[in-house]
Amino acid sequence: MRKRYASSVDVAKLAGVSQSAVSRTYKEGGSVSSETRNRVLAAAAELDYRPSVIPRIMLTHRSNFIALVVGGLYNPFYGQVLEKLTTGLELMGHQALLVHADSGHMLDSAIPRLASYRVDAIVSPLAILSPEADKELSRLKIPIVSFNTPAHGDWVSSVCCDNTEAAAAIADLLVRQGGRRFGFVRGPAGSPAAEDRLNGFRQRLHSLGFPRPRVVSGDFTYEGGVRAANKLLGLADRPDAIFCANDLLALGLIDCARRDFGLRVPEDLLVAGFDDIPVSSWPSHSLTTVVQDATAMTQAALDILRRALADSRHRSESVVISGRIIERGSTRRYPAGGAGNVL
Amino acid sequence: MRKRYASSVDVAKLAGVSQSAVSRTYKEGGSVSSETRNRVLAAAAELDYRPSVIPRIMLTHRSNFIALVVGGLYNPFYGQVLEKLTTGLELMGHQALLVHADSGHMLDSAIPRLASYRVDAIVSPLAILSPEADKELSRLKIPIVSFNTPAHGDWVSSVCCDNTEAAAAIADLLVRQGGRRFGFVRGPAGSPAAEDRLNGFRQRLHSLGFPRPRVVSGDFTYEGGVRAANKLLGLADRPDAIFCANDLLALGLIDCARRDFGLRVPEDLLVAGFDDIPVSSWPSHSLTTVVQDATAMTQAALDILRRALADSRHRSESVVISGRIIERGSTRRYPAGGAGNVL
DNA sequence: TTGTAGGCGTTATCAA
DNA sequence: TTGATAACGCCTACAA
Repeated sequence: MRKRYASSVDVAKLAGVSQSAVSRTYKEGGSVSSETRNRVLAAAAELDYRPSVIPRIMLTHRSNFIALVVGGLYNPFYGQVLEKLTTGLELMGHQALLVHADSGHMLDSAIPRLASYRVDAIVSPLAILSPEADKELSRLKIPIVSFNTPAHGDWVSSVCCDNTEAAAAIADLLVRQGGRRFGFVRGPAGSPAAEDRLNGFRQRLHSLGFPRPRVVSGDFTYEGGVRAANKLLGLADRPDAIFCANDLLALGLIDCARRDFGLRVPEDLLVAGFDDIPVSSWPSHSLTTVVQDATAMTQAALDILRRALADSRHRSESVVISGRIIERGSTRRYPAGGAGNVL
Repeated sequence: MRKRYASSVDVAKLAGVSQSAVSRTYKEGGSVSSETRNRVLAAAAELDYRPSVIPRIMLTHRSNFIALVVGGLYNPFYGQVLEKLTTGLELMGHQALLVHADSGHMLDSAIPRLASYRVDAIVSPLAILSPEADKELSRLKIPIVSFNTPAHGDWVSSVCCDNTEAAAAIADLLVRQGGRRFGFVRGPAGSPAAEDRLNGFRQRLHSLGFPRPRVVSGDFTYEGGVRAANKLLGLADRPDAIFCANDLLALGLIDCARRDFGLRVPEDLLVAGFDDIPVSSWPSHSLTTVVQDATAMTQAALDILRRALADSRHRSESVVISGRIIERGSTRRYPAGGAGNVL
């Protein structure tokens, strides 16, 4: 075993004062003579003393721990969100506990642990929380903020991109650029965000008088996009415009279309994604996509948290952040202002 | 304020037993009659009780918290490492505290916080820890494991890729493929890993009789690669083979070379990187690179941690994991087995 | 301004 | 098998 962290008693002993004198020295506006204060600080420096927050957790029933439940960090979008959340929490005086769970099963095993650390709240920047997992988490009776999963019950708040609306706008764009046979690549089962994107896409196409898009299953990975391409592009009446539930899928699909089917994007195939991860803007893919404003979404999550922790009567809330379409080469079939708008 | 988490006293009261009976119920092999146990469990279920680990931290002077100091999660390599570390720690019975710090300054402000949470150890999967930051951290007198930063003092252990050796092998490869005028794109200042890569590269070229490579500054980002390309490729005697301190740099450099200089890779320019992030394997870039075995590196870090926490006399250790070169299109100027080997 | 005393939720020890 | 009690490190009265 290691040497222990120094305690306030150790410092008091060395400084020749009482333990409460040490405590007061570290308390904002505590009444200590500068004489005492100096002796305490000198002793503290010698022992490398830092007050522990652990006893305060017991006294106040507030840990200031916020659990961040993550999984699928292979998606750069979530890396970015995780980083912003962590710094935001630090500024609010909270400490992030990182918990990994990319399946409901792993989450089950994590819940007792979260409870045993007395976390104040849970934030899940992942759009994969199942209703079952939400329900399990709700048993802790602490605020939960979920990304892209509809709010559900008193404890689960949500921050969503306006998935349906953005997907409809993508449908408009693909039609405007000459798409006629549509395809959609799903997200993982149980991702409400991905399903909303499908619904918005499908409905808008329907109201524009187009047949239903051909839908294939996927996950949220590059490899899933490759598999989807192999399914969709070998068809006799293959789609000429495909919307993917996220960028990684779209990038995989583009690469497969080019390499294995000899298709040109956008000339032979229009492709759009969702997230706007960094690679999407690179010239190699130049992917049209929906920007999920990570800054706005994390800020919204932090604001909800602040309110929920300040007020015990707080009820769950739903915040919707609108997405913004970035039109890039993967759907720019006609030169700017060209035939695309005429049709 | 929220309703408090239920305590063992609450459960005891409801079950009509003593608090110690509750405690024993949750202790492996605690002596409780099944009668008592059942009543305790029933009461606990009703109150959603979970034993708190907080008091135990005070009693044992062990928090089981491990701080993960991260920054630059824009690099997918670290997302992957972070995920592996978190799950590994969970399996070892530890809980990850996530701390953000992409500069030494931010780290300074984080250190008191780490101490106040009584973390058992610190792992930094980032290769950017400065010697100063290391020193500050060492004042906590707890084990520190750093990635790609040489071990330094009694408390800081390190897990390194064999940067020098791998860089030398890259030099060999570039020479074999016909490179004659060499360039290197640096990492951020204060990254020992990046400097080692430069040194290995430079030394091998020297011993092969080539002139010194032209070195330009960079960071670890795609945009840095673009800037580096603009500096290197406009030169009269521009390099025909460039090694970049990481993959993101190399990818940015390739894109800029193609788009802004009309160069073909590998015909006009050989490029290699370091990390093997997912994009590097995509056909759009097909980047030759050094695989840092993330699994082996995180496992090594966890093993060091295990030893350090088990034995107070543990001294810092350095583990070197060899990198593996993956040869891809960006350096494959000649068909397999072709002229490249002949020179 | 100072020090003493009680309490937070748990585990370990000891007596019953 | 049980329950009472001390201890962990800190904060907050309260008394000196």
